[in-house]
Amino acid sequence: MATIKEVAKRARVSVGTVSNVLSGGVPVSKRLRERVLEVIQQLDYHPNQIARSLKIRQTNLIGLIVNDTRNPVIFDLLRGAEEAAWRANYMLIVFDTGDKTERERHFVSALRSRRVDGMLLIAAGSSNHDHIAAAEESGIPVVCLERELSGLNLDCVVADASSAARQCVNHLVSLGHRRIGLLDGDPNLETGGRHMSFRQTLEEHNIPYDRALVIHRGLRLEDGFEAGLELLSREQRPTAVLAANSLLALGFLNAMKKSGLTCPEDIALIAFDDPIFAEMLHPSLTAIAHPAFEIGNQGMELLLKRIVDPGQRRSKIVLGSKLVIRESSGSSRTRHASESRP
Amino acid sequence: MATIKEVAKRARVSVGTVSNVLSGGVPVSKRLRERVLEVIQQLDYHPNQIARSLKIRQTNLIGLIVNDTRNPVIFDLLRGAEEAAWRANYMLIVFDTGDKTERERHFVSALRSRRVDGMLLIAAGSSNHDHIAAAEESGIPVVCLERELSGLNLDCVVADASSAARQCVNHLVSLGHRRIGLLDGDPNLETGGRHMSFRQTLEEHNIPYDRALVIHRGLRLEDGFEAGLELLSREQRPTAVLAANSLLALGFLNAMKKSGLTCPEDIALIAFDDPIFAEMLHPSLTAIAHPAFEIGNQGMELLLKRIVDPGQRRSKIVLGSKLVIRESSGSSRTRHASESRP
DNA sequence: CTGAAAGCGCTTACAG
DNA sequence: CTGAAAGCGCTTACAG
Repeated sequence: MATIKEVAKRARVSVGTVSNVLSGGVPVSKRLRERVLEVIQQLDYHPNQIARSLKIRQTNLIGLIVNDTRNPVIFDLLRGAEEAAWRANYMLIVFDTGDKTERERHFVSALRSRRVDGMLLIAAGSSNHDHIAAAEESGIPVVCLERELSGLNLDCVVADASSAARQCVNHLVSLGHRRIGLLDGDPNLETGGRHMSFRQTLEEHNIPYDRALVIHRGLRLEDGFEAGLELLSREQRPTAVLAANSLLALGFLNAMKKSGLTCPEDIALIAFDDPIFAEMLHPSLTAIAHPAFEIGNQGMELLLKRIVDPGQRRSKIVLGSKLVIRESSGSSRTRHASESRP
Repeated sequence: MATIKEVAKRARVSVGTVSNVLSGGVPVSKRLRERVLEVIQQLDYHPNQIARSLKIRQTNLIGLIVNDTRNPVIFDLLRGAEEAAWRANYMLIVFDTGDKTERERHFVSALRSRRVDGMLLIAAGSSNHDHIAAAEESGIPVVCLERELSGLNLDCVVADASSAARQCVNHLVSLGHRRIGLLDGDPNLETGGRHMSFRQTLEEHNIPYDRALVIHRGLRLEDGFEAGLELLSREQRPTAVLAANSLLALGFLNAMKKSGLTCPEDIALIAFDDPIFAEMLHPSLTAIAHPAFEIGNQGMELLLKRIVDPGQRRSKIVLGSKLVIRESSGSSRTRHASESRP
């Protein structure tokens, strides 16, 4: 692989001059520039970005650490991040922690060794975020996506889970539901107050909050299935359920099927994100239109801004969500008998 | 950010010694080693991998270039690749070309500048792969995934599309279909002979191949929709359709809906991959279980092997696929009238 | 075992 | 404009 030295030799100029025609910072006479460019062509020279990074202390690399690529909306987020990165000439190193803190810790450390210019993070569910704090303090900017890390004061961009929860509860209550379940993720992670808002909105409707109808588990399909079976085994099972994401919703649907129940007749269902296939499910999924692309996109923008200006104030961007009503919430049907229970 | 020099100074040893305790290659006395390790702890020292890469000419970075992250199976593939990379201490730089050759060309070039140790590639649809050939010749190994690049003799791992096509056609013919459509991707890409096998299997059943029922377009949902409308407007429309992936299938389902047609009653449908939601669609999707995880996983293994031994023979790995029969192919229903046409 | 030194391929003041 | 040279932070023969 050709080096700048070889290019310089063949073009009969100094390496500095080659560097100057490449970077365009310092002007180079037309004659030399053309000579250099021609040699670069001939040699199919690709400047060694590693050497460059070492020198200028900048890698144009961003680490993107996500918690679960099984969740289809993650891809929208990735695409959003990539789009912003592309425009700024950055590249993405991507990881999936599978929500395991040890893996996250390992990746963050590896990313620090690689001197990425910044990190985008969907934190794994865990109460210990020392490694994130350490990374920040060492000078590498990190912006949190989807989940806010309590106590860390980082840039973050999240969806408005409070508003989302409120919209869901209002919708379900308006359909006559009073026993509403919630399948949520790790309670240690701030997700914009989904749980809190859920509870509060219920109480505004004078519906007592029933702790037994809330299950905090993972966010995978299997978690939805297991939590679903658990919820369905309650003596007073819910007549409607909110699932923190569509994967949980799919899992819950499986649990219902296994229990011989149908949706929405027996139990209505709403998910907190809206993947491409939601409309084609059976029943089609009432869902919150989750702004995953925007979260990735604005997260990256925010990160790039902080890289340029590390001193700027921390910001928290909250993106609106809106309810897309389809069949699974049963809105078009009359409520069935179980609704009229006390 | 601490450097090896600072660590050496504080531990009162040479930088070479620090390097030796880090790498473990050259033995270091227990006394010095412990002193060094302690300082590393204190300083929260993260060895600069950039400098290391420059010196040892190895980045432990792999470029993964995919054609469309909208396709949910891509994520399985990514996870497969990541799993193998993780075990070998490699990291992934990920790109989405959106099937645009200019983007692919740009990324390949950027990746060469970054001196990645190898590339995993789902090629964009295009007949010109000079940039890939150039990368290979310059000494960076690339293995092709999902699509074989004709004329390039690269390592590749693909699903057995021939067998898949054969299984689909056999299944549909056994249900009485004789007018079978195919929604495929770019014809310039070898996908293991899906199209060819489709045609051949039809002919084995003495069913004339009808060029008008085959549409080569992109692989996105929109492509499925548009190609679907086109197909449905044929004077003799098909009674069954094969879609090259589930995104196309979703698009086609949309086209059917828009045309007032239902699946499988009016037209049966099979997709060539099997995403997590296939079972929950309405109708549930008969599909080929596409080994995406394995393709990513074995692709990465193959790449790592070639990195270690650049001289080894090129291999082509073909992974089996098998048909998962659900509702959309209409297997459980009796065929309707249109079937009995000549 | 340990240290001093060269070198990986760039960029960037600094002289001219 | 152009070139010679120092230096980014490591690794690795080479002496001792």
